[in-house]
Amino acid sequence: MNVDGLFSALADPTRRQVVQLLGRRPMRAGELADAAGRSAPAMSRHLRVLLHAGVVADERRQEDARLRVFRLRPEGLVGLQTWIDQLQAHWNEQLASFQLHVEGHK
Amino acid sequence: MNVDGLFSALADPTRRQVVQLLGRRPMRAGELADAAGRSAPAMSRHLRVLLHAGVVADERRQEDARLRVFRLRPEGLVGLQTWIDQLQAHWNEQLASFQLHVEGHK
DNA sequence: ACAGTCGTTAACGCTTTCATTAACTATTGC
DNA sequence: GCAATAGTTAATGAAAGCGTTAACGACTGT
Repeated sequence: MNVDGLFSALADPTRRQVVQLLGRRPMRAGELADAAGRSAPAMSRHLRVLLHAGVVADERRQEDARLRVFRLRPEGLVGLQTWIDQLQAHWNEQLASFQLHVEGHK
Repeated sequence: MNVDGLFSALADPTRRQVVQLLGRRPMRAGELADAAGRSAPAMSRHLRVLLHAGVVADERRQEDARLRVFRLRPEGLVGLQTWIDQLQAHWNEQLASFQLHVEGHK
């Protein structure tokens, strides 16, 4: 997923809570709705956003196909980490050139 | 700054662009407006959000107090990294307990 | 077949967010 | 003092986001 969808998805507090809950263990849609104190329709749309952002994955349970189990998809978060790392890299360059600037003036 | 303000601030593409631009070198408000292709008032409000989120810092130039120079404030991003790291930690616990589960069944 | 459960989709309203234009403050140079 | 420049604030409008209730589709157990 692109970085924009990733940041937008994680901008919502409820969705971040869902991500953290799923970091502990996979959960059903209804469980997540209860845990986050949101209605089922609201949670359904949050989960769709997280799915589309690549942060979570879903799976129907074979013993009861009504149940939809969601789990965290850590690969979906690499885009976030990459964004931070790139920024850090440029920041380090900036620091290095400033050091050179100081060196040249002493 | 709290995590919510941080994620909200970075949810906007223009603001992320500003952060990346400032990762390379400090810039004036007007420069940022031009570089991002936004009007001065729009950029002014974006910069206020980033300031309040702790991601950037500002400084008036002493030779011309009209000019406001913004620079990146890398400490403001640790909250983001911390959030990811905590999630990663819990994810690892989840993996570990799953390993134990498998061990117990073989 | 039918009632109950799980979850999604539709329709609606409210609130927030973002951009624009116009007006204003502060500072500089002549 | 006056015109020009840098930037912010105010007012307005359009679009997106989120929540709710109601209706719907899919599956299960009896």
